[in-house]
Order: sequence, then C-alpha cells, then structure tokens
Amino acid sequence: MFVEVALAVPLRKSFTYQIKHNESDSVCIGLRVKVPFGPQQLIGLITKLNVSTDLPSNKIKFVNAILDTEPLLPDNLYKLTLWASRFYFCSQGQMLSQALPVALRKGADASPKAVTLLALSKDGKQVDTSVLKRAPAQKRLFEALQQAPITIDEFNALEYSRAALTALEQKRWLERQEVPIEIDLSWRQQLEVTETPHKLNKQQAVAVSVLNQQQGYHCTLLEGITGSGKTEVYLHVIETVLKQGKQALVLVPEIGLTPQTINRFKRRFNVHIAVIHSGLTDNQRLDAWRLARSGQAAIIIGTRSALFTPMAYPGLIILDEEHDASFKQQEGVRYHARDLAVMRGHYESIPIILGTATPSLETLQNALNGRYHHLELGERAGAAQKVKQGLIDIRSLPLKAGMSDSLINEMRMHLDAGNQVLLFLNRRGFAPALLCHECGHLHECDRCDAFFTVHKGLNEICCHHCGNEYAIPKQCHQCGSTMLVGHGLGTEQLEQQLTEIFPKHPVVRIDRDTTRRKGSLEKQLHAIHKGEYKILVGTQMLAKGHHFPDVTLVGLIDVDGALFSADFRAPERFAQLYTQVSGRAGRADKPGKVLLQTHQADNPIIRDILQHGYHQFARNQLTERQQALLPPAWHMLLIRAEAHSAQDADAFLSAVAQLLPQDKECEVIGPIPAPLDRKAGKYRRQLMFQTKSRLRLQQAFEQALPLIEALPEQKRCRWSIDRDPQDLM
DNA sequence: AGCACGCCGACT
DNA sequence: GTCGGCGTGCTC
Repeated sequence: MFVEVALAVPLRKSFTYQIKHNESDSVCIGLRVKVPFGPQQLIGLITKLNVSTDLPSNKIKFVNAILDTEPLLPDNLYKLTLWASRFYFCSQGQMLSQALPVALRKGADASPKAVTLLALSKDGKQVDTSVLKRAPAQKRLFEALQQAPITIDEFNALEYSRAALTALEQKRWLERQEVPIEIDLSWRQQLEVTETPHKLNKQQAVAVSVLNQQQGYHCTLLEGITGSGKTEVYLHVIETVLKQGKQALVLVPEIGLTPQTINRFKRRFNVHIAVIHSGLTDNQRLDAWRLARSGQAAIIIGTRSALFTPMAYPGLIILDEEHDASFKQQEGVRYHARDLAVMRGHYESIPIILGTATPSLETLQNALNGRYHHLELGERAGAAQKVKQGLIDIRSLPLKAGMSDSLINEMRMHLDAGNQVLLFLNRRGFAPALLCHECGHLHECDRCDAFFTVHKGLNEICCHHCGNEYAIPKQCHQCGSTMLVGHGLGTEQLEQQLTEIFPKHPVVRIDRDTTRRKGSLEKQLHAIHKGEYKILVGTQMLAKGHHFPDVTLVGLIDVDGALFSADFRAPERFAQLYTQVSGRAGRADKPGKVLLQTHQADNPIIRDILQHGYHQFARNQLTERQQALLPPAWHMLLIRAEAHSAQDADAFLSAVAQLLPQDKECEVIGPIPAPLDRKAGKYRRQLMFQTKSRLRLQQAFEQALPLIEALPEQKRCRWSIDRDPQDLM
C-alpha cells in the first residue's frame, strides 16, 4: 500500500511512500507520518491512499512512523488548505506548513491525554521553608509549590531554575505526577458576562440585530468610520455566538494585537481567550492551538496565521481592519488571510464580518455588487466633531525641515493651547541620500539600485532594501571632497530640527529605528498618553491603530512621494492612510485639524479625497480600475524572477510569456524590470498575467504551470508566484 | 527549505 | 596544509 505525503518543502508536489503491511489498517487521510527525505527525517500529512504507483519501486521508501490516530485537522479546515493550495498554485505541503504550528511539524502530540504536574511530596509537605534560606532559588520554587502544584509548562514559562528543580527532586520533597487533562467547556453551558455592555447608538443597534440574525455563511462588510464603535458591535455579536456555545475567531493586523485590544475582550467575557501572535514560542503556539481545537478557548484572537486555527465549535469569524496589508503574506506562499477567511466561512457555514473605516476596493466591490452584505456606521460614537482639513501648497514656499511657515504657526497655536501635535513622514533615517556638495555624487548601494539613507545617530549609511551598512564616509567616493551633506528629509532630521524650533515642547520619534527593542513601542506610547511628549514624529507605525486623544493637529509633511509611486494601489493606500491619520485628530471636546503639504495641490486624487472623503473616493477609484482593467475588476497574477544576470531572469519570463494565452480576456505584460531593478546583488524582473475572470486565470495558469516548471531557463533563476499581489515591488 | 558535495581564499 | 565561505543539485 502507498500513501502520498504532503511535506513542508518548497516544492510543488507531494511524495509517495510505502506502508508496512501490518500498519495499512491504521492509516487514513489527514494523519501525520514521519518519513525519510533525503538525508533527513520529516513529518508530513497523508493526502492520498493508493494501491499502486507509477514510480520505480527502488525510489520508494517506507513510512517510519504514524503519529496520529485521527486526522490532525477538522475536515473543513483540511478542505480549506486543499482549496488554498490550488488557488495559490502551491503544493498542499507548502500550504500546510503555513497552517500548522511548528511544534506539530516536529512531532508534538496534538491532543495529549495527560500533563506532568510538579507537586510537593509527603516529605516535602512536612518541611519548613526556613531550612532553604541558604538556597533562594529552591526556596522560591518550593514556596510556589506550597501554594499550588504547577505544570511543567508553567515551570518553563515562569523561569524557575532547573537546578533548583533537580535539587528538590533529589531531596525527595518534590514529585512529578501524571494528571489526566480535563477539557473545561463550562462556558458553553453558562456564559459569564463580566461587564455591562455599552449602550448602542441607533446604527450600532441596527448592525447588531442584522448580524445576530445571520445563520450559516454570510459575509458582511462593516464600514464604520474611526470612532464609530465597531468593536462594541463585535462584542455584542460575539456574545450572541458564545451564548449558543460556539467559538469566535478574531483576526487583527500585526500592529493591532495590543494588550488593550485583548483586555477589551477579557473585561467583557469570563472565558478562556487564546491569543496567537508572532512573539509566541513554538510550545505556546501549540498550546493555543490545542485550546482552540478542543473548544476550551471560546475566543481566539490572532494575526494572519491564526486564520488556520481549528475550532471544535466554529461560530463566527471577525476580521478587523480588513484593508490592512499585513493580512497578505509577503513571502513563501503569498496567501491573503482576508480572502481565505471568507472561504473558511463558506466551508464552516458560519458568518464572517469584515470591519474597517476604509474598505479595500476588493471588498467594497463585493459589497456593492451584493456578494457581501453592507452595513455602515457613520456617526462617531461620542459627540466628537468632524475634523477640519487643510491643504498647504508648498510650491516655491520657503521650508524649514520640510515644513512651511503656516504649518509651523499652526503647530505653535495647538502646542500653546496645551495640545499634542502629530507629524507624519513616511521616511525614516536622517536623510534619504548622501550628496557630495562639490561634485554632486549621490552615494549608491553597491548591491541595490537605490541610494543609501543617512542615519546620523548611528553614524551610518544604510541601504533600506538589503540591510547593507557602512560608517558615514569622510570623503566623497567619487571626488574625495569632504563636503558631504544629507540630501532630503527623514524622521530623524525632522525630530532634531523640531527640538530646535520648539525647545519647550518635548519631541518623540516613533519609527522602526526607535522601536526596535522589544517593548519600547509600548513604553513610548505610554509616555505619549501621559503627556510627556507634545510633538509626535513618525512613519506609518504612528498612523495605524493607535489613538491619541490629546492630539488636535495632524500634519502630513510630504505626500508627493506616496502619489508618484508606480503601483496602481498607491492612491488607494494613500487615501486609507490619510483617512486613518485624520481619525487620530481631536475628540469630543477638542476639534481636530489635519494639514497636508504637497507640491501638487491640483492633483485630482488629493482633491477627490479632501472634497469627498474616502467613501466617495473609493467608489470613484473603483470605476477607474474597471476602465483600466485592473484589480479588482480584472484578476492579476505576478511572476517574479531574480538572477545574478538580468538576461537569465528575462529569458525565463519570456519563455513563460509564450506559454500563457493572450486574447481579449487574457493579457500578458512583461517581462519588465521590477520597481527596484537590482536588490541585494540580484537582478529582478516580473511578468504580469491578467484575466477578466477568476476562472480563466485558474484554468490558464493551471495548464501552463507544469510547462513552466519544465522550462530549462527555470534553473538559472529563483522565481515565485504571487496571486492577487498587494504591491508590485 | 535543509542538507551534502564541491571548489577557492585567509588562517594556525 | 585546512577551515569555512556559499553556489549547485537533490529530495518519493
């Protein structure tokens, strides 16, 4: 008997193994097996059972061990990964390597029946702690055990000394007990709501009642402006679901998973909440996965990959900040958690809510054409006033650190009134280029097609694309002159100059450089909330998800770069960002103001956003995309290739282009150089494949893929497939 | 992805 | 002389 096994290797295929006769009764699809693979042992999932195979028998090895007695994933989730692997043109093994916690791919027990408990022995209970006064580590552990026994996992998490454990065991004061695991599902019988729900305004109440009535699959776009109380709607709907004994899965963007978010849910419901984020260790992740699969965790909150968390009693999926780009995986299998979440809703027959103030055009199109339900929250929940907005045409105006006089004056007014000011500049570092004042030479990264960014604080020049870094040169590389100056403006310089312009108002900078250390972002945000800083300077990080109630003025220093980008999504992204930052300004008793500096005051996109707001802008953009045959009207697949020589990448993509159909409903563009032509010493090219219908893209590419993989040119470059690319970089 | 094999530069 | 750099090729 033969089995096909999906392995977590980046190969678009599965592998066939033989099963020993005595084991052939204990295999079925979905079990994990340990198999020899080249010189290593890997763990994979059985995806097919066969009685014969075309492969020569000398190639086939035996399965070493069967690890499970029942399928690892619930049927619906298994089907989802199967569907996703077809949709994203990867092997099921590649998809499963995204979907399964690492610990399970290393052979951990999926549903352990017992747990090891550390407890005091009979002897230990007689002992007085004073005998341990010269062994503080032992004493600490001993006293903890006097309170209550702890599991071995807790022991590891709480950072007790291993030496102390061994010492206490040798004294026979401590013993290990095997305790069967009990699955506590009491929340399904009796739900404890530990906080009085907030009173809903009319629109919220309507939304909640519509959502509460949904049975089976429904996808709803909840379009609610910043401060309109989306979270309160979520909490009401979750309560309904929990009362039916079903679980809720909440997906949030990477930046949105803060203690505040989690506490909001913890305050309301006295249930177990599994939190899944990138900071977890493999075992913590497995723990959360088990709690969700057994049904003990009533609520699961997590980022992108949490989408694949199994649930014993699935009831609802909520995906917050639906438009956020962090839901799209940007390496390996480039899946979109939003699109897969909708598909999961289908398979599980449960409702899914997509919430945002600024819907992506993809979702908006689905809502407008009736595929999704559409609910709008247009009122701010409190009595907050509408934000005032202004445009500063900086053409030929004198600028101080990129700021016009009118911006500086406005800042002064807000600061003097005791308020905070937020300045947004999407460029970190001191200056985006190093210029020789004598010969005009701009210092360029030797591995990329990009300029070095100057970081004064680090005394370095860095390439933001490949991480290449050097000490700031004393002399020009071209002419030897010592007159080197930073060219252009970055957040570091802005911060420095603001300290000089406003010496009395403390400045804080929030970007990847100042928040690199773990916990430092939280620390800085806390200081801002306490009012320790009056001027906030930052990149994207500052714009997303954080609320600053005392900020009354938001300034966008330079938005021209965002609009000049080659990417067709640039206007959409900019409008989302602008709307999100605007939402940060002002509150009930303090009106907010947003100022936008630009050299293109007549730019129709800027005009459109300012005059009509995101709501109308997005609808106009949708029409433009339809006319330009761009997503979401048409469907797009991007093939990227990189190689040591540009010709190798070009040759491969040209050959691919020959294998793809071209007609009225199928377009092939390229190969063209990627926006960053050369990165980390490699030349990058891309080929775009666009079709009118999704089915056509699926069929045409499924047909071409085996031929592409057989191309001889394929060997001379690294290439990848990106379906529904989020950016064309 | 990992891992082995293989071929050229700076070290004891 | 060798340790180790990473290019190349293979995995049922």
